Amino acid sequence: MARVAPLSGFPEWLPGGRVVEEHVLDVMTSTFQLYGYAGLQTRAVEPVESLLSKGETSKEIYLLRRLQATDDEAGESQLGLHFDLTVPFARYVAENSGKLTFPFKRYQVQQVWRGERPQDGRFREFTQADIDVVAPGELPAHYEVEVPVVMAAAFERLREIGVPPVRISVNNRRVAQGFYEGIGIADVDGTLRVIDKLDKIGPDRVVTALQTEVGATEQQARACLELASITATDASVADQVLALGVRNPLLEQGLHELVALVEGAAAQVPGVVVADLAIARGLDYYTGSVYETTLLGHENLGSICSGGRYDSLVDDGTHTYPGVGMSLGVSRLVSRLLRESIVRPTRAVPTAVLVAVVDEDTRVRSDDVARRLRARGIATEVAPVAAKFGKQIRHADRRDIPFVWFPSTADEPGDGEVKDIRSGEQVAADAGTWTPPEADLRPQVVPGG
RNA sequence: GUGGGUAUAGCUCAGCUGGUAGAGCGCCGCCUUGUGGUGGCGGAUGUCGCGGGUUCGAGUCCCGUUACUCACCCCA
Repeated sequence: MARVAPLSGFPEWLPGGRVVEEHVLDVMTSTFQLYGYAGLQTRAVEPVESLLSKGETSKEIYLLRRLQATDDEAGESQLGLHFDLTVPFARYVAENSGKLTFPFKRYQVQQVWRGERPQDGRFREFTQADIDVVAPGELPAHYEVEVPVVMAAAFERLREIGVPPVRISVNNRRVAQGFYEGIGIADVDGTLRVIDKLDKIGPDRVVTALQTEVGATEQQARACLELASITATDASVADQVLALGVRNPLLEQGLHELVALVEGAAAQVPGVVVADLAIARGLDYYTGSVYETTLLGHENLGSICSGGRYDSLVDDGTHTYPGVGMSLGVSRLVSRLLRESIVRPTRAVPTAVLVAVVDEDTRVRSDDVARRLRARGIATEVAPVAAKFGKQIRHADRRDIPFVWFPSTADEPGDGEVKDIRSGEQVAADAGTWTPPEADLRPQVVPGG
């Protein structure tokens, strides 16, 4: 018996897991559409130069190579699988800028690949659900509010199936950069990298690391720490920062944007968006707002939905296009939902009705009942073998199929009887009119337990 | 890429200081001759991850290897 091992980092769900994933995807895409985002897909590959162009990407890229490749192809540009949906989108916008209308809002749900070491909730192949808004020249600031609001709205809908609430932590690159410059620290990126570890290594080691790795004085290090410890859900975030006594034009612009963000979000989705000046992840390539999302009670999962603003997301040669976006790690979220049974599907198969077969000679009667149910949108399958009815019922029970239909025999009138195998209730029914309750029509996703 | 842990039935795991493999769940059959779930009785299943070594004898000890997994790095 050959043993097939799973490939680490390449998740594959069982049918019931896929029901959950499909539900999440449906909630996300329908929410995106409600806010006017257009659906888009891009190819799986980009030239490696293109993947490497945005920022000094340290992402592990999977390269694409033909098995029969010859040496003459060595000069051709190497293709790599995309590691997010933002870079391909930027390339797509540059390529189609003449045919698109702006501001352009799009959602994109696709697999992405990263050659990193897999772990719980971290994969090498996973699905992202991404939204972005881009515009040439200037991007109105309110889109920096809209993007996290859209995501928050989608998460709100997921609460119905038992997904815990989320917190979207936000910060602004200009605040950190302006502050650091204001106190005389030159290595902004290095400082951010250290600050990002605050919750992991603690304040003391952060102060030490800032001195050894960034060359900050102890006083500068302590100031950075004070900045990073600020959180707020309203305009008081600006007061707290200014109370530290640092003044810098970039800092003030960033604070202005940050206040607009938390106040704007609070008005639309109260209690979700929190300014947290310790959020540093991603700040090295974003230029304005940054977002990070944690599932409450599952902080160890890391951020399930992140993003931010780029000033020059796209450059088509004549214009630069600032953009802002966020990406949900669908696989990360779904893996946690399944692993901890936070949600469960009511069944793993679409089937609402199993039509029993009396014997193989009369299977056509069962097929006929099934056909008439399907014609009215009721997912129906016919029993695989004409086993004893007890076995056929068990077949349905094992699959959580709620109804079994017993067809009438040739000398009986009508279509037979349909039994709700949960209650045992069985009634005569007409395949042309009988309909299961709405909740039984298709698999549902419900809180687990 | 760096460091730790684990690897036994379909699943979860037990197997003490070496003596030729077990439980629970699940699965199959019967009790139940055409309507399941509970109950009773019975049954099948493993190259003990792979390779080598020590030994009369290795699931058990040693070495190697692969896979999985956790942490770091980084991130959805």
